[in-house]
Amino acid sequence: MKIYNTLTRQKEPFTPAGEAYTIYACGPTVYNYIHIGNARPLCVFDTLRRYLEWRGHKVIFAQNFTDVDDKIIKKANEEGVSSLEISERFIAEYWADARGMNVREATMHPKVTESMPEIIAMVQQLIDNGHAYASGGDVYFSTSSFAGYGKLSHQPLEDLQAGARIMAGEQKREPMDFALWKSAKPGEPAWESPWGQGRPGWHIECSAMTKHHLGDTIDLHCGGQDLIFPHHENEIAQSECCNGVPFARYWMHNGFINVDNVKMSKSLGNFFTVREVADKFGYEPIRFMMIAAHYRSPLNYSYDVIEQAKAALQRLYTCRENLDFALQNATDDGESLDLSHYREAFITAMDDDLNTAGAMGHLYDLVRELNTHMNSASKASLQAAAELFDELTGVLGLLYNRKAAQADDQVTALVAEREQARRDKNWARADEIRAQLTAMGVTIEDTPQGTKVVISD
RNA sequence: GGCGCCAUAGCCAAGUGGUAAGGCAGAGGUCUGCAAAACCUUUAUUCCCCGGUUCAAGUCCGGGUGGCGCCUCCA
Repeated sequence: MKIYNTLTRQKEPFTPAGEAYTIYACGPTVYNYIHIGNARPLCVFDTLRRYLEWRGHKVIFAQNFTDVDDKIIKKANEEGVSSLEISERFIAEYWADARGMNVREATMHPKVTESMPEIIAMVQQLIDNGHAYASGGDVYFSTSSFAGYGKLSHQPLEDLQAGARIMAGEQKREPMDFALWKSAKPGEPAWESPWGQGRPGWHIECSAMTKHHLGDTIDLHCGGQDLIFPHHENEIAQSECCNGVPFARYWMHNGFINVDNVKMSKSLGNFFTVREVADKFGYEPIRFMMIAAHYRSPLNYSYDVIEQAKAALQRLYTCRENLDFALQNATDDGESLDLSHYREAFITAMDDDLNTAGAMGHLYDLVRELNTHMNSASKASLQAAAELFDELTGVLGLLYNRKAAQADDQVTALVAEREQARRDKNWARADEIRAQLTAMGVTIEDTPQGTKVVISD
């Protein structure tokens, strides 16, 4: 497949250097529920991973939890609890949301608190080879020591410097230098280091975890566009100065979620957590929304968009249900369907920089063809269709809430009684039973092939 | 100021220079006791505007207009 590489600003063939794709995604800082902006990279890169694996590749996927951070400390102080309690709470909440959106667990989820030896070793290495300096209990990276600084954001160091300044309490030499290690302040979690008690700066954790878990050069590093500078730029600087080899071969960055065409942010108050959206609309429409547009485009969140996602999803569910229903009556001598071109088209779209929106278009083309031939196709064709349908929706991570519930005796009896009432043209009784079943969460549809029963919870 | 992105129907959205996918919503029809679902037809002579290149441009080039992002914590 081809992906758009932020480093080169063009689409490039995406191949692994070794046997498996090594991928690192920047994970959340766990100080609160994740918001729908966080959900986008989760869904997008989970889809990338599913796709690569579906195509037969091995993928080693690492995603960190930032569990040492100013915002966590602030929250902990507000609540009068430990930072650890905050981070553990919101890691648990993260899992609830991730599961809800059908985002698979990564191969590993390293945490900062569990990576201190690697982080300290890396900082020490950078000091030893002249790219970092200790200063008053802090350690800073010297940006001017790295000629490649700015290559990801495509900005020369001088231009980046425009807005930079040295904040009070910082001990750095140059405005663009950034902290690798911060000396401990009272009331903050701290770890022992060669430079005294302290904690890591934000950027070093990703470099250290990547090196430790995936190696010196990884295939792909991904995250949101706002991480390009300074976070990813700094990761490159740290890792390449430490390891002496390129850090990541490819970089992918997803676009933002906007609200009223403006980037979602806390300061503007146009902020939605995954949890609150899921409570209103369910988790699955969120995932659908995330992959219904190309991952690099901005995506405007609104009531209409999420409602449309729900309705679009329903078409997929109905098709899949009808497939199961049709299979009950299908015979061997029905029409045979050739569906291979849908798979090919789907792959072509996904191969083109993860064009999930285009791929979805082909999925819906498949839906139309299946709907058209639902009652005339052979059993073998329908079985193959169901398999293909499940494969493609599975790659996109959709339709995971589908439950093939079986009708219990009570439902079966009611359906049978209603059938008899219909034969007797006792419409009042038939409708009464249908209402009763609806109240039980059982949907009844009369078709020429019999009564279709759908059980939801 | 530096570096970028975006503009396709009422809404969402794809689109490799070759004659506008798909979804949602709407209208008409078929089927149907009703309902639901599905199917068929229909909804952009046109892709923000103006030039240019080309046999051919939504797609390439130039210039506008409008919107947004990064350069400071941020997915």
